[in-house]
Amino acid sequence: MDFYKRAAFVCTHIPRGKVATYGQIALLCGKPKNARQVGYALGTGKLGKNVPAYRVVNAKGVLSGAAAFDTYDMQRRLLETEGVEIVCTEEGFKTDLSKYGWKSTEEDALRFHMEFVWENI
DNA sequence: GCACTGACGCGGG
DNA sequence: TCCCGCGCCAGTG
Repeated sequence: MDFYKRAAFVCTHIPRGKVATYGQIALLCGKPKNARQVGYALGTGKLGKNVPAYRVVNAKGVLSGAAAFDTYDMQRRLLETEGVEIVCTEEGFKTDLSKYGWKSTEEDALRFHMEFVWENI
């Protein structure tokens, strides 16, 4: 499925110091309903190793905490290194999407689509 | 081919 | 505003 290729492509283009949501990635891939597949792909590592999966959180801004990383706090440290503030809650580590959320637009989606097609000529 | 599962999201109560 | 329930769809057994 090229959906996964697109997901990988989008993830690698998440701006430094920002985080994106699963639904957002799915939307940028042209499949708004496939948020779960994004999480699945990231978890199983089907997107490749160089994909910054730690920049992807759920709609609430909470780090899923799934075992896609060597250690649990590794994801937190990586984000803090990029300047993303992490809050400790009962649900787990949380980010402020209003501050660090990646604001993508339809224009961005179109640009990503074009770049993706260009890469796969 | 069927049924269950999951790093999710949204709408109704 | 918070919580619960349903919808979604590719992978896997």
